[in-house]
Amino acid sequence: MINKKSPIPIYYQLQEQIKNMIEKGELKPGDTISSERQYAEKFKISRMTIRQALTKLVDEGYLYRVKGKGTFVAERKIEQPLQGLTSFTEDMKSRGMKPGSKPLSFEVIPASSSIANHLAIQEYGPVYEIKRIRLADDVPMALETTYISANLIKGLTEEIMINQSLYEYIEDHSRVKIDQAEQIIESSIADQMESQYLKIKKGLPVMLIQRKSFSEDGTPIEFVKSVYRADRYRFMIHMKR
Amino acid sequence: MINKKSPIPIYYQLQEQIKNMIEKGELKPGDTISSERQYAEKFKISRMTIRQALTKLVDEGYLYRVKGKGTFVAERKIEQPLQGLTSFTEDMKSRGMKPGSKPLSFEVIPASSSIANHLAIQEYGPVYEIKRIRLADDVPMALETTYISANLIKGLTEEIMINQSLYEYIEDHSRVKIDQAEQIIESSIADQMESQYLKIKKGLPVMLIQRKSFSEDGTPIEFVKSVYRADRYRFMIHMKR
DNA sequence: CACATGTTGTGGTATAGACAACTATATTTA
DNA sequence: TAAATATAGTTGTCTATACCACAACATGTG
Repeated sequence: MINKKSPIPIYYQLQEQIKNMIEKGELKPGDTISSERQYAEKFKISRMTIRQALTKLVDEGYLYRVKGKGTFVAERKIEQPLQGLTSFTEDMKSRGMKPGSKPLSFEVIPASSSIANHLAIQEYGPVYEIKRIRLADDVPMALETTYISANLIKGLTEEIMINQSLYEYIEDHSRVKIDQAEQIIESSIADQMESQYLKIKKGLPVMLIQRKSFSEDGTPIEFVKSVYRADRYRFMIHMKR
Repeated sequence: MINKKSPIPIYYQLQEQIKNMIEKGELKPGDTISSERQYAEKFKISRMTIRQALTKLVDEGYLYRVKGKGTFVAERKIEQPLQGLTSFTEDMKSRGMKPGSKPLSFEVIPASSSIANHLAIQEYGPVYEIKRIRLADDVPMALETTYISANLIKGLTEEIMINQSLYEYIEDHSRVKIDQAEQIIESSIADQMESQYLKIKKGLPVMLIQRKSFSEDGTPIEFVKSVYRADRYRFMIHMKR
């Protein structure tokens, strides 16, 4: 279970093991975990080292301690990636609607100066340009255009876009983790093309949403422009802390 | 400096002292703080106890450590209250505009069922209803109506509203700390009254923003309905982690 | 029976010391 | 001079121990 000779710190090994058990559901919210002294005994490790592992998990919200009683598994964190800035898919699910996506185009194009600027890459550098219609219960909800640097995320294909969450693909196939995002929301009026795709009348108000997502080190990962029909969509945000 | 006989834990005393020095500016970003052994020597405290204090501050983002070099004061956390959900005043300042406010009405009224529901109070319970025009560079930007339970925050007057930030007043005059918020943003069309106050043509698109703010324990504190003119306002959000 | 009192087990705080890993600087060596 | 080596100082990890405060349960006492 614990390898004392490993270069990986003991407290870290234990910490990850417990975290995994929680995430796999082997430990459920409300469960009591072994006491610090029991862990120390079981693994022949000093209690202070055990505490180092547990303290980290308490700080991260996986566990909570009660003096005199024990240490317990906390309620699962509902914390979505990006606290409240959910993907379209998750967003629609949480509203009780069936999310869908209809691809319009998938290309690798040279970055315009604006796109290059947003993604912090060289002008004319290769970027994926992905256009999609987003559906909720099969009704068009938004027109979405995504830009991602092709040098950063390689091997993206149209099929992946259809079958998998883009965020998942990025986290699985590269070392980057999307960690923060900037959004700009504004009201506008549907133009010819937009009204056509969204099946609304030209001139009706739409919500224009621009999202830029960044990795932990501040590198821009994706730049998304969406046009939502304002008559059917409300943008909801929940922010904590 | 450190009182070993105090019932307040030593690590906590040190932790708060360093935090204060950072917040007062006595320690500036980039500064090296004393090494762990120096603190231990100075206060005649075990190094492990010093580490307990510093580790907490590192986790909270006040400090960062570099192995072999020392422990440093981190860049100030730009973290606004509610990470990116700033008040109108702060919002406008950050856009380089002069924020202003023109009071329209200030009353204590019985809560309608909708308001009572939002604030989790009894129907017909007393609530402040505060209507204001929000100005940016003296140009009307939004029409804002705020509801706050009069039982929760007492002694609010119209003058306070004009001269002071509402958030500041609440945090100074009660034990509640605004900790999270829910916002709903939608597009709509200006009605007669709205167009009049905002000095735009009736029928032009506006952004309707509802904000509900909560304290740490989940009690709703305020409920705000704002109507922003869409031609001059863009809603920006920055979310971390 | 009801109440006080121990006893045991839990997390919370604190100590003193050890060695590892890393950085920077000074010193020695080729 | 340039490169290797030692040295001192830093944070990182870990141990073994001690005592405190709190919770739960058993036990004794009135």
